Amino acid sequence: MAREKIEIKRIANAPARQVTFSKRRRGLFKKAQELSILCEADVALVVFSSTGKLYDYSSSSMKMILDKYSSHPSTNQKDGQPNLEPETQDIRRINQQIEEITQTLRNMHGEELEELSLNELQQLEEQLEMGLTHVRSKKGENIVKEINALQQKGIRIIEENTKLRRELKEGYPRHVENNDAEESLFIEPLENQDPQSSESITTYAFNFKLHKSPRKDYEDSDTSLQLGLSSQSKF
Amino acid sequence: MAREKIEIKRIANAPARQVTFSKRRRGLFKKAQELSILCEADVALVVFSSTGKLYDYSSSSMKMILDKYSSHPSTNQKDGQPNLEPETQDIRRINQQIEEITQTLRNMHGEELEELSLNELQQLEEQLEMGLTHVRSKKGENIVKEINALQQKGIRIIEENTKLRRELKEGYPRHVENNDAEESLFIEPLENQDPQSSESITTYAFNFKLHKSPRKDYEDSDTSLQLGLSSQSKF
DNA sequence: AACTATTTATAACG
DNA sequence: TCGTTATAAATAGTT
Repeated sequence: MAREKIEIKRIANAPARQVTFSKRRRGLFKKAQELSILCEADVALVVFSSTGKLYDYSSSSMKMILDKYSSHPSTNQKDGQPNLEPETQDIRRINQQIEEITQTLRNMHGEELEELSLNELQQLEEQLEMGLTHVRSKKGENIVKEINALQQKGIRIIEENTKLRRELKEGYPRHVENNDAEESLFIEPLENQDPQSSESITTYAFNFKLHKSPRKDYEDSDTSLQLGLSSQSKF
Repeated sequence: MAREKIEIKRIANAPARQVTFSKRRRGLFKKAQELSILCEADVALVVFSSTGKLYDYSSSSMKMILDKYSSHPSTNQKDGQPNLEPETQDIRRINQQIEEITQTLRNMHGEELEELSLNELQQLEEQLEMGLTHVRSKKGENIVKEINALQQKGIRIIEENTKLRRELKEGYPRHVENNDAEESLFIEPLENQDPQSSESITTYAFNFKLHKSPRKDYEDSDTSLQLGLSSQSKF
């Protein structure tokens, strides 16, 4: 009801969805209150946002209304059904939801596409492209972060090495030689990498290794340099 | 909101109050449903008319939402609620499943990627790429099929036109001239189009038009040639 | 969060 | 209750 008519279906864009949720939620609660006042109705309204946040309104006491609801004759049974417990209906509906959503997921994995029309395939393709763009963008950001973190770590351990070497030299001046460890851990700065063009980063990032000089590590160092990228997949 | 602005207070006139109740109730339920669909919110709405009649709506299952409501931290009942029936547990677990799968779906749409690790993003990207490859492949197949079907249709109507023209000529030989309709509906054969490289087909396929010669159609032909591509989206 | 062009909801009436 | 219509309200897109 505004600049443009919209179709009533899930709003794909998350921030836009959040904005619409706020606006329409306010509208809905206002209407609920008006109905209860104008017509002396008892109204209970419960809304959970997709993030799980709870919003509720009741014209009198929520508990009172909900008790009245659950003890209302028509909620107790659909008269004709002897064996269908109230939960059976719920479970059936929920199963259907799972079925639908699973089907969508399969389609996005490129499976079971036979049922889809050409237009549906076209829309699916566009969704996948958009998702891919976002994922690559986010991956690019994270790669930059991860590399920067590794750089910091490298710098810290070099400083520590230098310090240890100095202490060692002071303690046992005869046994210590000069060496060239400093340059081996430096990495090119990557601060302003463009996340959109991160596809080319991929291979680089996952083959990424620090080329340490083959000198023996100081095993008792209290700074442990973890190579490779952190966190395991949940998929 | 209408012919005249009204004050939000109990409508004194009983029949008028009943009418308003009906109208506004419908509006409220519609808005509740729209909110749930547009914003993926869980909505439960219970209304008792002043005469005690019950009206209710819930976006999923009323029991589910009300359970979720009464177990929500902010509704804080003192007692630890030992009333968790076994089926409530089931429903809760299923809800969690739906939540997880929905989250995956959102991620595939490129939303809410903040939580994902670099490895997860990488896997997501690969899944999307694979899905996209399959979808494009299937789309390519379908486009070829659709075009072939259109070709057949075109050939059929040309044959019919030829036949009609011949009949017309025999019936009214003086009014019929030669014309060149035959070549106007032919399309290049596309049988062996490579589905993998179908991206480039997209634009072509959706701009696809038969370039009919601007001659007046025979309106009473019993073969109707439908131009454009069939099927509406369900998305 | 404010603005505004539109769409929707609806109060009064038939 | 149902349909119509003039007007109030809600709101989608934009800044």
